[in-house]
Amino acid sequence: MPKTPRPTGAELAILQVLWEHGPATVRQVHEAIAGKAGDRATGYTTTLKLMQIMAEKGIVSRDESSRTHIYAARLPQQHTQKQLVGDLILKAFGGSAAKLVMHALSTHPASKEELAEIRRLIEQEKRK
Amino acid sequence: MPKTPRPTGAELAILQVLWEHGPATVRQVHEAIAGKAGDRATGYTTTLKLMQIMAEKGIVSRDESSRTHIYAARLPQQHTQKQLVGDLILKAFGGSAAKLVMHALSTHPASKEELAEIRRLIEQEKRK
DNA sequence: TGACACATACGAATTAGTTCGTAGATACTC
DNA sequence: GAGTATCTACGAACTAATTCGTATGTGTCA
Repeated sequence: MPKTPRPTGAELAILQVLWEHGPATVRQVHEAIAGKAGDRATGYTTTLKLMQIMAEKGIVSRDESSRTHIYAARLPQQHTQKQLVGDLILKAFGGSAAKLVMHALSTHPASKEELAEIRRLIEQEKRK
Repeated sequence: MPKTPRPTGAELAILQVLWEHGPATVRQVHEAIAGKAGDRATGYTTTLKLMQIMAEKGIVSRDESSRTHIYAARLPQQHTQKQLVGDLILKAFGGSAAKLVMHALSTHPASKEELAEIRRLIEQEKRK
């Protein structure tokens, strides 16, 4: 029961671009996605439609002052990530964050700096 | 592009029961899900249909030797979890496992033992 | 001005996931 | 044996997400 809307897969791809690049046009987003798409690319109007729907839902805002509209993410990245992680922990890990963490670390390498930061977080948690 | 099928939300709920309890009947699974369902419960035939579909897809196996069929998970839990985590890291964290880990740990408490285990894993990773 | 590029809008097809009703078979009970 | 409970099978409705075609308007430029 999402209080805040869960972005769908395609929406998330768009949000990622907006989070990273900041406000952007449909074309910019479309190119960015097409660029890194492992899957086959989709048409321009698909991206457009998606972003229109997201604007309706309030997931993104839209500046219509110039002919080419400019979209910006309205869902804070951190908050959304937190939700998605929480959902996954619940739905696939029976509530155990630790299991998820281990899977994550053992399959996706992290830099030394990141590891150090995680360690710091752990020490802090442990102290509770 | 899932080499191995990604279970959907409802399928995951069923798999969780099978992973935890081992092979079970539709009724057992249905009760288990209804028991913990935060959302409203669904009908028995819904669970049945879902499990039939999962059998078709090969996600679960089905023993039909007695009248009430017995289903068992065919997707290994670990493997599925790994996939889902990987997907999420890619789709929502731009590939950074570390960020996901931090979100997970900061919102879902882990026991001291688990934290220790994670720390051990980190030390091991660091050594690479 | 005419041709072309590029923008939005919008209807609609397609696909996937979920839900349930109903029917028919089998077992259980009095 | 009649009635009731429980099972599977299956069709179909409903919803949500995704995709795209087409219409239409606006700017550009030779």
